[in-house]
Amino acid sequence: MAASTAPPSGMRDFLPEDVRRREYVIGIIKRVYERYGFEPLETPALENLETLLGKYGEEGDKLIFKILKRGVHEITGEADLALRYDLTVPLARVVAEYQPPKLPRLFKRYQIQPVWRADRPARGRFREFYQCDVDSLGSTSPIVEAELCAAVADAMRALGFPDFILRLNHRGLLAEVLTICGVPADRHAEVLVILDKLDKVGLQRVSDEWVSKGGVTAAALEGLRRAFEPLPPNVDSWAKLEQIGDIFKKIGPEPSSIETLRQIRRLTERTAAFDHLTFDSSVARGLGYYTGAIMEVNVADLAGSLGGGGRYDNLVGIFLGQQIPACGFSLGLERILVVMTERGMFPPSLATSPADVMVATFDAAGAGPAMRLAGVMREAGLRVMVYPDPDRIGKQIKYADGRGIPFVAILGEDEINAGTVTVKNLAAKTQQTCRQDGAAAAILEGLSTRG
RNA sequence: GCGGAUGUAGCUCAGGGGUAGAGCGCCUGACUGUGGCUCAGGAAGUCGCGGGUUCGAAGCCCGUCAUCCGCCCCA
Repeated sequence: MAASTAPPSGMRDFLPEDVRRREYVIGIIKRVYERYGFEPLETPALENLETLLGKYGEEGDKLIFKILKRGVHEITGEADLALRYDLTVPLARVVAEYQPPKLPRLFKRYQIQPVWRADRPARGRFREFYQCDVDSLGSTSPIVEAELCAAVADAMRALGFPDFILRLNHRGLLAEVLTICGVPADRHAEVLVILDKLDKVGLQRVSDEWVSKGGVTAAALEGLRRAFEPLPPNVDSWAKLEQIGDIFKKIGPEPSSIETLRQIRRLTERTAAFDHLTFDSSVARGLGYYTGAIMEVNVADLAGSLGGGGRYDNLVGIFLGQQIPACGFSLGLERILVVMTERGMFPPSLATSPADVMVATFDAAGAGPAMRLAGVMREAGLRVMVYPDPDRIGKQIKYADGRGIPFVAILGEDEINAGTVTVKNLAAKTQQTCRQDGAAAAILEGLSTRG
């Protein structure tokens, strides 16, 4: 059998049209993050395996792509390197590795790079995919959370999403709720993983799984169902937070996590995030390293989230020995692209033509003048390609038309002798012969009136 | 990891034991300095791969791989 030319399963080639769409989205996100004072960072595709192991929970470890050691270990299967699984753990490593003045005491960075997971591919899920991360390190202030929410909301709006929701919750609050419901601490992780599916499968199935897989007792289940039942449509989610607070106050002090969530909300009041921010007791997040506020961004027409994040105050400490508080958010580029493509959210100006004008010639004698004319038009700001072969002129025009190139500049013997060029407008089916130094202006004029 | 479907020309797909097909695309010409329309012609497939049944397999049987859709998990 001929070797398959398809890329590896779950990975993709990005053809020119794909790249333009991706760069459009990435450009918008970068510009928004820069406006908030985040700085760019890039890290290697590979990390030492030890750096990654144990940071993502039990499931996470299995999904890490491992790289075999060279030499005899290719037979034993021993691995020492791995493809990065996310951008957060490499960030924590970087922050542990470089201290001031190489990195500031308060470090705000964004990072848009691919990550790899040995997952089963599905719609909107790949084995190689881009994340757009933004994180703040060095402060425990809820201003950090509020600013991240604002930046993410700003980015979403700049991309053209009017309808997303930012769901906010707190790992500390979840732990307290589970505890007063009588779920033992060593069961928390399992119960939370099941809870995370609530908006997809509903309370009944979550309850069933809590009992069958989470080992939740009948007594505990009663409390859990009350704490996590979905809100009726027009109930204010923040009233639910107060409700939970009231329950705690009956039996003791209110957990500090509740006040933290209130503060985050208040701090977003004058930001792009406020109208989108809801409290949702069922947001749990799969990753193991979160310690405080957690959040997710969702739209109605995509099961699963467009992105998520939270506070992880202990992760840097694992590498450094000394705690550095941190909080971040990750937008999933692929999922954003899926939804934007389905909704037709890309501007027409992304239309895929490789050039504004193609220079067509008849024979080798035209090559020099064609190159010279192309150069002049490029200096005028046009995107210009020179058709390289002496094909029939009809074939050349057909090529330009097929590629969506709007103008063809024809340089034949007559034009070369007269110092002119025939500029053909393919869409309008018109053409005019003008002086070569006037061609660029004529084309720019034609482009601007095309809309 | 489990269930279901599909693999035939570059693309979309028909054909269900007896010479490998269509539409679109591509190439050539009618039209040797002008694209979309028309007409005439042309190239192109070890029918996913391996084995079996048969005088004969793209088709039937077994295996295998790949892709897609559900379940599960995540960005």
